[in-house]
Amino acid sequence: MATQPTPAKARRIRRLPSDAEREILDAAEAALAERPFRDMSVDDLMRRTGMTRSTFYHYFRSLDEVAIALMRRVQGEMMDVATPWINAGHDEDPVASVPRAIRAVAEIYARHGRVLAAINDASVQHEAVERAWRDGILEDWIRAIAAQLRVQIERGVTRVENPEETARALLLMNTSVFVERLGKQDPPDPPESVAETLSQIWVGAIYPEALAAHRAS
Amino acid sequence: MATQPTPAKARRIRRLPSDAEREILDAAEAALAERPFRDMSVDDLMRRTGMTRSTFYHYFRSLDEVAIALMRRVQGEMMDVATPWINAGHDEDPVASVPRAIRAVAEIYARHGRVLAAINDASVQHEAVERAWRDGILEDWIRAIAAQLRVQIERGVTRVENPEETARALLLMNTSVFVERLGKQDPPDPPESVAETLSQIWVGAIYPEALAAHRAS
DNA sequence: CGAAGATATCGACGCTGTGTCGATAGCAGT
DNA sequence: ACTGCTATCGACACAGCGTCGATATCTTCG
Repeated sequence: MATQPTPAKARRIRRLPSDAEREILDAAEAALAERPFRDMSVDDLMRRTGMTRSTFYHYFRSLDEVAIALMRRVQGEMMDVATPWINAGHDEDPVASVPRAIRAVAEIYARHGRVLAAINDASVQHEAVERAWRDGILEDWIRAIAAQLRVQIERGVTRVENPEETARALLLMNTSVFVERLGKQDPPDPPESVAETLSQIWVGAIYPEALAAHRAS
Repeated sequence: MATQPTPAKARRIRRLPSDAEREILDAAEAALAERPFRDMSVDDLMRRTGMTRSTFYHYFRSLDEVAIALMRRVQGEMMDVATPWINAGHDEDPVASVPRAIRAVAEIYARHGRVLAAINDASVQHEAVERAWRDGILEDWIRAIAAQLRVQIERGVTRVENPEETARALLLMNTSVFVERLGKQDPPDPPESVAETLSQIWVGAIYPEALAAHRAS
């Protein structure tokens, strides 16, 4: 029964100093490359770093926060490659720039596929991640794309109805398809072919005449 | 320390006889109407039925199976309403039947939204559910729709390239949007407006000329 | 009608994973 | 050398899962 009041001989060894937070995030990426998010535990994660489980809680409140941190780590990169289309000037051919942006995003998924799939999973399993994704990132994208659509409507380049909802639907399509074909699947599809299919759907929805013309040729 | 070898006075009361399995599934539906799948526990679920937690395991191996059972319960209904388009005969206008099928499915999501969202969540959290959804139901749909697309290509009604991948992308779009707008959101969007947006995208991807003509008017 | 078997239900156990807490080792500044 | 500061640790309490053996009730059949 007697719990030793204080284990008098507890030999604690301090780890070499280093940026532990970053180390944990890296370990998380490594872990997610091997197994899906649902199979990752704090214990599992920390064993990779050589630190103990409790140390984890010094840096993160829970696995949610790790997922959110990873999310932000990739998010910037995504926006960057897509802005060429989002900010397309008057001189740019809007029909051609859609496939280019989609291809660029597909490339990123092809490289970070597992992590991005994991983030997606995490957003289902933890409310905090879900909010960060939906209300943070996703809504930003929708706004940006809807805005660009409205500009193009003004200019008579397209006649999409309901830019907001169209943008949302197309974006959700992209992430679902990317996660499925470039994140969870082994081996993943070639990103160009995935991008090609998605591009046709975007073009069909936004510039139907262009898609009709393209297919007629 | 001594665990009483057998609690001599354990008064066990048998529940009134009834179809327990169905009762559990109903309780699950009820629970999911209130909170997302991730917050449902066996304990929580069984307390609603008046039975104890261990009884659950007499009927199901885990919560996965409950999710799969619920999935099958709704799946039939979905296929039914969509077959009019999938089996569209020569006489039917293919362009008009797409929106009709989508509207019908949207109605189902509007009614069973919470449960369908829960199934979606479960498929992320449990491998078994994921397989049942992806390899079972989703692939069936893709095959059915791709087949119909191929028939229409033969007949020269459409020129879609890569029917399989197009079908997959459009389907994933629909489920994502339905889950988001009719399942998780409170209050949900009006199903007709969600269906309208999705329909335009489908038509744009499959019959771009029709969408162009529609918008020109 | 009463014994024998089947089965639905139960309480208790052991396990895994989470998050918290108080203790402390080693560093940084004085 | 003294005094914090903080990163790290081991131990704990708790929640949820899945299993097991016991048993109350129902069914069947002699």
